[in-house]
Amino acid sequence: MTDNSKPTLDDVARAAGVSTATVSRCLNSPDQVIAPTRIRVMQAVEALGYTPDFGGRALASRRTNTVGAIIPTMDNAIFARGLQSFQEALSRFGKTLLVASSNYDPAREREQMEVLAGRGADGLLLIGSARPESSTEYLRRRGIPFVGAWNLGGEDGYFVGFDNRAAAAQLADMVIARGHRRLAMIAGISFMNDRAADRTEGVRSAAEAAGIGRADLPVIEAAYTFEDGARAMGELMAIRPRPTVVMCGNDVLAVGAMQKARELGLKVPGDVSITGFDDIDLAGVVDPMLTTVRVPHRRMGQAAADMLIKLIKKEPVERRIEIPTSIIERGTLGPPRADDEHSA
Amino acid sequence: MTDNSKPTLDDVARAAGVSTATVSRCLNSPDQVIAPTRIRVMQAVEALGYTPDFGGRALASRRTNTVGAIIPTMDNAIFARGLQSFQEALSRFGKTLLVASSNYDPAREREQMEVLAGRGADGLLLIGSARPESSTEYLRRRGIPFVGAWNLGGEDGYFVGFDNRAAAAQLADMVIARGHRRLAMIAGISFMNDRAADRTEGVRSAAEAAGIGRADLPVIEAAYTFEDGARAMGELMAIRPRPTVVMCGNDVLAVGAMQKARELGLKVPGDVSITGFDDIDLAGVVDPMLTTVRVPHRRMGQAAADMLIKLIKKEPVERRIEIPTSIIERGTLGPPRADDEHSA
DNA sequence: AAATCGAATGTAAGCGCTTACATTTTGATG
DNA sequence: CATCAAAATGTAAGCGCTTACATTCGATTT
Repeated sequence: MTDNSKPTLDDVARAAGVSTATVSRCLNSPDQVIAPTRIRVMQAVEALGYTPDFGGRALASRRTNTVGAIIPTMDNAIFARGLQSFQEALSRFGKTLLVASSNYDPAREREQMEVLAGRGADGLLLIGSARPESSTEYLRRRGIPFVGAWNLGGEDGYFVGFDNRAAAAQLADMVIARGHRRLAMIAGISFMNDRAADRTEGVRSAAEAAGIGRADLPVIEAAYTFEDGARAMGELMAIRPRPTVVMCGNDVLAVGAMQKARELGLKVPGDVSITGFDDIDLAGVVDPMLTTVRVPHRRMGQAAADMLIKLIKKEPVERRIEIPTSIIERGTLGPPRADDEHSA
Repeated sequence: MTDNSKPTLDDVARAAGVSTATVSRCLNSPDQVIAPTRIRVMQAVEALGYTPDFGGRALASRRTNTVGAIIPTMDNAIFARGLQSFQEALSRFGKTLLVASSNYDPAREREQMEVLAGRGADGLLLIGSARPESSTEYLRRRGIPFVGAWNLGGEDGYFVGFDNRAAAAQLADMVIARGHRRLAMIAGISFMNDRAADRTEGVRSAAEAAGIGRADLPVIEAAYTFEDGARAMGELMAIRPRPTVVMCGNDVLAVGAMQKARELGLKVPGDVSITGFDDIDLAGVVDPMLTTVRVPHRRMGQAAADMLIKLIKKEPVERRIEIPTSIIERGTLGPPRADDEHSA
């Protein structure tokens, strides 16, 4: 009852009066064992509270049925959501997911790669494609397949994601079509974050195409928190002439900006319009509701799992799957104020 | 360069011209190895892209430096936050955290216990104390220490948390002091969730103490989503006479309720007051800001890590650490409407 | 009843690593 | 320079498991 140490296969075998091989078979391919024996073994397992040791199993079988994911942060609802479906899809294939976070730091991402590799991950889910060559080289050397998600990557590698640049540009086009000429942007930190960089680029290119000068598109980078969004908004609203719309790198920043606008006594969208990106739950909760870009996280997680599984099985896969995004028009985007419109 | 399979200790040893023992020592206690040798070994490690195999290591050393956490869901910001600091605190002790989720299902929680035990977790963080005896018995049998967080548990076991009941009661007292007599509650699903149950109980007892009848405290249980909160709010607002305040089991439900109120054309707190619980970021973002109970997640995560580490080291520990909560008064709680007040 | 064969079970060799113990090397000392 | 303890390194025995191969056992066929 209170043996201090955990039972092993041997203990079970002894208790059931069979060999360890038979116990192992009961656990892994029960139909190879005749019923009476199997029952005896299972009772022993139950009685001893035996759980197979993963390490031993992995070592002997050279399989782990584990895949890893390294995400920048757990703090962002969008990753949580996508990961959830990734996880669900994986478990349908009997795979376990190990999650690690990099905190947007490439060195830490690399560390986590090693940890997950050491734990026997058969494949890895990574976010985006901005990372040192040495990191991907490491994975390749160890023969660990990986897929990038949340964007579409470069020439090589496997990706399930969407075109951040195009989606941002499309939203910017709509903003401009509403009559805005003095835009501003609160972007995510672009260092080693291709999603943030692409979104900024998208807005910039749309602005440029519309003949809007660099000076009429101030961009401030901010960490993905309400506070930083609010702070950036403060700076932007101090600019004269004031931007008529603030496009944000994601919804969290946008909500921070809305908060700041309220604080400053600016009506949204009356005095200033705001847009987000991601369409997390939050976007539907604020008042007015946020105009944003919807990213189908669940579908992305699912597709990423399928792709990774195929890669692990060495089945043929297409190199990149593009998930379509859509613009969700809600309350925070309006036309510029009449006096603003003509002062442009 | 492109050997198909991952390098082992043996490969490194051969490459460096030393024994496996020396390589192992280089990795685990470098100061036992003289500098020139160590450098040679490290170069080989680097050149081969070697990462130690966790399974082998765990097997041989009978240590994993891993602790596990089983949380109900990753989808709730509050757990994410607490876990983050738990993780940080652990890594200061060189421990790795493995996270699993139970989806509020005791059977699944038990499964995950076995998975984590199989992976060699030295200790476990669990949420709350409501679970079948057989689950805790399993852990005890295997000698895996565990601490419950987010509440204070029963007679035995180790806990780091707060008194959900008392905190809820305190908030209810304040609500009643403001003049409300017709309360309502949107509670979390109480099945196998002591936090939800305790919060409901707290409100009930405060109401009872104030002489408020059961009929003047309708309670609807709802899953922790905006939608379910909104749905419950819809039902509560159909009651006549209408409750003047809706106390919610957490902030997510409260925000859902606020959304619904807006939809119904009810002013908060003018027509109906709303309170939350947890004080997640969201609470400061809605308009008006949410009156809620602040739970110091970070401190709790930290304290839980300390306790678990001590338990693992078999150092003496106090059985329960209570983390104080506080009430955050913001905009969603006002007095009842004048006409309501006198109709009670 | 002997021969045959497939199903059930057992035997034992590792999987990659750590570590107690044995051996060699080093450098200080007489 | 021989001596010897301490430091550095090597040897080899497992850790708990899977699995190829060997063995045993019954049932079926002749």
